[in-house]
Amino acid sequence: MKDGPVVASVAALLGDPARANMLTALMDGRALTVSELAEAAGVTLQTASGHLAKLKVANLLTAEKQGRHRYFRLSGPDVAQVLEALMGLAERTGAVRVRTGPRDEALRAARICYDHLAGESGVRLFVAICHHELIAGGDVPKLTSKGRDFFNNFGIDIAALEKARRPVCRHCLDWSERRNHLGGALGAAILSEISARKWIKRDAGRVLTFSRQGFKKFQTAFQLTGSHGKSELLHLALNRSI
Amino acid sequence: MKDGPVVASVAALLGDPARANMLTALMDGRALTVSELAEAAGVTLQTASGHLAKLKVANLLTAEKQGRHRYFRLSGPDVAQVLEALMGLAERTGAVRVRTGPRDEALRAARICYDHLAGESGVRLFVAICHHELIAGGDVPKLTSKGRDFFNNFGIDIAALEKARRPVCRHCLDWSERRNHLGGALGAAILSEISARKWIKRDAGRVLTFSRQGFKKFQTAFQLTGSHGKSELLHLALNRSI
DNA sequence: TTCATACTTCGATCTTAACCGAAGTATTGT
DNA sequence: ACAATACTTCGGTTAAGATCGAAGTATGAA
Repeated sequence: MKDGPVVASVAALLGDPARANMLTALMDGRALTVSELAEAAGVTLQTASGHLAKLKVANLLTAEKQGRHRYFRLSGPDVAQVLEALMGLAERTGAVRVRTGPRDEALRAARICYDHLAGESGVRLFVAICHHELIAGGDVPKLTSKGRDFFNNFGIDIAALEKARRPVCRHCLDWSERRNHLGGALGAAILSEISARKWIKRDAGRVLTFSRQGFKKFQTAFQLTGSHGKSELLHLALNRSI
Repeated sequence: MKDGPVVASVAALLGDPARANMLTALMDGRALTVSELAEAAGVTLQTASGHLAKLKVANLLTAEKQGRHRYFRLSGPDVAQVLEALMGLAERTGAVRVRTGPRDEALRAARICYDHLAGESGVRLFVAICHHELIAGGDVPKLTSKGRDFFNNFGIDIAALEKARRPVCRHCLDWSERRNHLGGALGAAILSEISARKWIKRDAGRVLTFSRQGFKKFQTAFQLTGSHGKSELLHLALNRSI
């Protein structure tokens, strides 16, 4: 029975309030700087730096340098899942929780995640895109030729995206839906395009709201199905979106 | 964003080596006394008593008195699942782990998880059960009428299970295989039945070993396929088992 | 009643690590 | 070159809590 200590070492990392705050701030899949995480955790820069170093050597976070910033993100969806599981357990066992104002509802429906669409709409968009084979599923999603045509036609310059360093397609674990939505350069371009068309606008904070007509056009353009049918679920599952 | 601290309070409880040892000792669903748990954790009785009190007020454990003993058990399968998830994370992120002695191999092949079968055999059992449509996949697995007949015939009183409060079927994420196996009352009943038939027996700790003939009978009874074929994988996917 | 077992509570010690100030490094901007 | 920003490292303080010895309570056995 030496797996006790193994559990303990990881759990202890999650067991500090400052680190837990940083990790939950990262749960939406964004990458954040040390300063932002220090802010989120309510500690000074030095303290945050120390915590992040620990999380890094424990492989719970990955870091990438960009200029004088250092961006941290969760090392994988499993980290987010463990955090969710802990939240669930905390809730069941009656650790206090304030929960679910109306603003929360809106956040759940559509919000900005880093720079792309997340929440229920984001997940449904991803499902539809997979379903119509605009991207090929798998570990690393990839644009199909059918998808390339579609998005070029939609007003997104795919060739330009592919020249940049940023990956065109990326999975991104959705915090509220617990499924993947689309990130990467394409995810960002889609949000940018539908914002330009005034289908959606940004509210206070991270909340996004569709206009009534905007949502209809969004549904039509990507042929969203009413709800999650069987084949969509299959695609989701195969795309490891749990 | 005040759910950070909530996560932290639970995680901190799991983050102490002594407590982690006690909890993992309880993972198979048994109830153990304070002395036994002190022994398992390698601490004195007083120390163990203090830890157990904390775990109790946090609702991670339940206690029942019996004479001059006090028995503790996990307050629910979700606690065990969080522990498994943490083990999985610890493994992926390379937390030291002396790794793969023969005992480890055995653990990977078949072990007890809370009170049902886990490890490779557990996953293969679940795959076969899904494949033969004994339970219907989806978010909450459900026994089919075909499955009801099958298990009644196998010697399990399904009607009795359904009268109890505990869910009959439950997914349970397998720590080593990272796929689902079957938990819930039915999972427990199956393990209990194949133990009674002496197909499998419990070794030290959580390791389970099939007898040579027992495994053959097990394979035949549930019609396990040799390895994970395509349609099994499909079923797995539909059951959201990654 | 008396003793033993199983456990809890109290009190003191001691280890760990979270925290921040101060100083140091690296990168960008002017 | 100089200043500003972003971050890391070092050192000392402090607070939390893990541990165990000793004493107290409850149950069972002789």
